[in-house]
Amino acid sequence: MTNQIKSKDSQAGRPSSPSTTQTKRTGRIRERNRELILAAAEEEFALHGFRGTTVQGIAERADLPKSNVLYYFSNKQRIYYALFDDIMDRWNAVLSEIKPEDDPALALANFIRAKVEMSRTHPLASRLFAMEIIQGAPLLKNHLCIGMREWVRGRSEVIQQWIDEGRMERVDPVQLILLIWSSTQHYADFQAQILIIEDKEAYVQKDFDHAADFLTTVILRGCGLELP
Amino acid sequence: MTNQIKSKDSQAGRPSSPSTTQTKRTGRIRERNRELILAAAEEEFALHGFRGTTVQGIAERADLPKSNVLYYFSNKQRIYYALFDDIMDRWNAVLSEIKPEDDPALALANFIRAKVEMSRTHPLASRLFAMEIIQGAPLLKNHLCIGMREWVRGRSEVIQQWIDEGRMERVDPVQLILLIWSSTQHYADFQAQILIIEDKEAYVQKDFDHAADFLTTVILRGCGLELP
DNA sequence: TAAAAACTAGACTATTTGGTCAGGTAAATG
DNA sequence: CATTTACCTGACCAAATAGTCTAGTTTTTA
Repeated sequence: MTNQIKSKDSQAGRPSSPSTTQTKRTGRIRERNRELILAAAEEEFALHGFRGTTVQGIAERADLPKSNVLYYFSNKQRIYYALFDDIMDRWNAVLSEIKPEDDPALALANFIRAKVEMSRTHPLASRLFAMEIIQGAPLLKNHLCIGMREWVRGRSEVIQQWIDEGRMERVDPVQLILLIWSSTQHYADFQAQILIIEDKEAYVQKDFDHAADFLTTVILRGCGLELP
Repeated sequence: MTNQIKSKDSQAGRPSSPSTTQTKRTGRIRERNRELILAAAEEEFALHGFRGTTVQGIAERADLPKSNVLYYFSNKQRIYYALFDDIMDRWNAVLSEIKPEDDPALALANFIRAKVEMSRTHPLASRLFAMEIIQGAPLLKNHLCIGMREWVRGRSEVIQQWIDEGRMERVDPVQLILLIWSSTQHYADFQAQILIIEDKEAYVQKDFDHAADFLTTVILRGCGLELP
């Protein structure tokens, strides 16, 4: 229940790790099973939250005996943490830098597209993250969000600079980031609701394109911007 | 696990209800305890989801013995349903009508304000709702969302009419509703994250005003609208 | 190929879970 | 004031839970 998160029960967890990271032949089984378990866990946690998820449920979805799951991850929390490690890695990879000399319209448009794309490719991760935050981020408060504060500050400074240079309308940069955040994330998180509203069975690629187009248009125009 | 939802274990649940709704003196205790339990349950469910919440936990938060909780609500699902009954009632009360002859800018601004206000006054309800949807709305799919489909269709028809009359930019009305929805809801649902980003302990009234102002400005301008 | 390391998995345990029940007390009512 | 009705609650139960342990099987390595 503390703030340690890089515990990585992963690469070299239980077994007496032989010297360094030797992923030659050893650990192939390990790798495969870890993937299986994490994939199953992602679904279970996104479906039932941390407390509502059972190790048994994860095991069944991964088609492994429970004891085997607990052989790879010594307890439920470790699985949860490992998931967020992966998610944050992916996250950091996607959140590209923006620089003061960039074109504001292009930069924001790219950001919106990247986030919508993320909703498309990793909806479970998005929901998992959302659930954790809604529940007050009891497990990740320190670790996860402090990094995010820095991240938001960095971007909003750039945006503020654009504003000061008269390259876009005067809007609160932090609010703008939150707006992009929430509106893009929504397609993953509230999928169930959107599908029902639009009377569909599942999303198709076109839906995401349409959403990204809409958001880009409205938000850019809302900031007094236009795509070149 | 079916689609019944108006089960209302409430007003006259277990005890052989005497004739009609006689809330003279009888049922005062009942009323009070129901409120206690529902308030506690709202917090527990919003914190842990349906499966993660325990009746014991609700009981403790309500400061009642578990058996007493189960005296008023015969099981966990009933409590959950009762909560959503209340939420949907409130919801329906807030979602005011919009008419083709209204001013688009004013109507949308009012809508945004009403939704931000809802995030302020009923954050737990918002989170509860969000969790249910994220998890795929297993319990409410039919009931809750079909009504919502009608609601969205009604509004989007009006918006479309505004567009056809050239009173605002051509934007997808359904997407617009989703945008307003997500961006306003976000303040309640992701409170934990926002507070950390903004380095605050709690929201104050000004924060909501500021958010509402921002969203109104950007979204209206994004639709080519201006407040009169 | 033999010893060591990594993996598999059933049996087991202590605790927690949702929910019942029976025997009570307090409150309304005739 | 008596009796019916509403309310309260501890004791109880079967099922599920997180996690351990041990005994075995496969894989790697020397």
